[in-house]
Amino acid sequence: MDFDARGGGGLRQRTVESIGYRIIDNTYPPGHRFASQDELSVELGVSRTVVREALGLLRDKGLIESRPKAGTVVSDCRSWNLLDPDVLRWSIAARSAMTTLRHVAEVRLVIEPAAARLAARRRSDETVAELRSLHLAMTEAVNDFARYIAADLAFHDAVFRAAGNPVLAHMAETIRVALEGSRQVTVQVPGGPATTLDLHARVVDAIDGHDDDAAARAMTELIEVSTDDLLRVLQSDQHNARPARIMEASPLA
Amino acid sequence: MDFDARGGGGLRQRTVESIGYRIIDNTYPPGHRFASQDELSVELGVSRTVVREALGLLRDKGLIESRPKAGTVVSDCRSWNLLDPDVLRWSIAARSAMTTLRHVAEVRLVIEPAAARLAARRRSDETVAELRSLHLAMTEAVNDFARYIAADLAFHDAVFRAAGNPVLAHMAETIRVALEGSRQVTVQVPGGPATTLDLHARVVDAIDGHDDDAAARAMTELIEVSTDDLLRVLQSDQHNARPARIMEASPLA
DNA sequence: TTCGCTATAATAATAGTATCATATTACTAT
DNA sequence: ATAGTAATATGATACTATTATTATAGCGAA
Repeated sequence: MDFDARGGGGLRQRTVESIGYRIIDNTYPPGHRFASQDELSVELGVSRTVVREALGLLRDKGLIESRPKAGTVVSDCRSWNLLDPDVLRWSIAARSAMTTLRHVAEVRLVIEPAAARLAARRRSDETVAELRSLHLAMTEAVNDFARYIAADLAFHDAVFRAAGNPVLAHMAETIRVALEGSRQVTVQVPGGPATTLDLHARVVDAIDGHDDDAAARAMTELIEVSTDDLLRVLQSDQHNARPARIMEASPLA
Repeated sequence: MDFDARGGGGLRQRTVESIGYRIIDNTYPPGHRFASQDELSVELGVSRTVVREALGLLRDKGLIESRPKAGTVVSDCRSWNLLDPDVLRWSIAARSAMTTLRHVAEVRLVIEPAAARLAARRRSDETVAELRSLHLAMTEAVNDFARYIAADLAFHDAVFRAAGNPVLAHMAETIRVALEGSRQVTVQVPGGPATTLDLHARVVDAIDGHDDDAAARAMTELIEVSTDDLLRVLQSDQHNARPARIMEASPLA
């Protein structure tokens, strides 16, 4: 409900989307030199100002570099800002969802148990109450996939906030973006919800009881289980090869 | 060598810097409504084009929202993109370096040992050779603070790359930005280098020997030691209260 | 008559376009 | 090597289109 709005979502945004995706896509590989802003503007059918601003955004994301006379070239992928929400989203859409999700899962397995551990150490009545109510919401939404997913994301987000570290919390935000990019797959997990519900409960109980080791263990199990489910679905559906098409063929005439 | 160039570093960049910093600074608190782009342009003494592009960048960083007629307002800090390099740098400069660094240290203590563990599991001759040469570089630069810091950063970066997970590697990038923001303090650590050198060696040896637990343990110790040093220096120097001034009083007349 | 609601018009700001001037820099010829 | 030149980004200015808020007029019911 945020990026399918793109299409009427501002000309500049659409231009950024169009060019940025094609860079991650490797349609424009590192080293590729774009036509001049003037030529690009007629090519894309938008004003030069829009091109200028779009390129400015892309440069800020580390995807391109531009100097007078030399023009605008695609940067080496080492300088791409992979934590930028747009870049991350494009990466997931362009590459095989499988490998990206495996990487994300690996990172989750590192930082989410740590967040649970910190949350248990810094336990407060408010956060425990919030977690319990979110768990209740998940229980009630067990038959409504969309609502269940939303409640699930909210739960994990709450754990991160409970950890009381803003830097960590924003890494959570990054992970949320990554997972949202694959939610169309996630919802298909067969008996997922029922099995993970009590694992969530164990996390809350451990946090409530100040038991940081137990909280970390429960969260580890939770992520292992849901990751297994997710990868199994991906494997069986052979979704691996097809990069999800997140935009119409050519958003700009 | 990248952001002290700001000053002649492009008018747009300076404008972004000026406004963005003041938002993080709370000079323009969330909800604050800016003057119109026209007024801003005369106020800052730059063209409307520059203002437009600067606001575009800031919106992409989640700092502001702008709609026709409604004008441009500062977003709630929950939607700020804290992982954006600029935003992160401003945060460190604006708030007490102490608390931000404590948060960063907490995160490092979570993900760096995990990275070392993965690197040990996925050990390859090339990465071990690279780590050894970087450790040698640190040893040789032990008397040249600047070079030592650079080699140190390169070492940690190499560990992340050796972990073979691009998402994790870019979280490292974020941490690098955070640490660079405080390097003017870091270099003052008294006997730092000598004490941490052999800890670095232990990390390399553990990775070389495929011992993931040992690698994680060594990295944990390493970060604990350097964090302690850092915080001790901060405390003794009473640097806490002064937010580092990273730009001249008013970069735009 | 007065209160309150709705629809419409006025308004003010961003979004987008077009064009011109300037500064920077890579290439080239000397 | 060095200076000149052409290509290109960068900055400035004026103008048009779109859109969202706000005010106002009109109308209906108490």
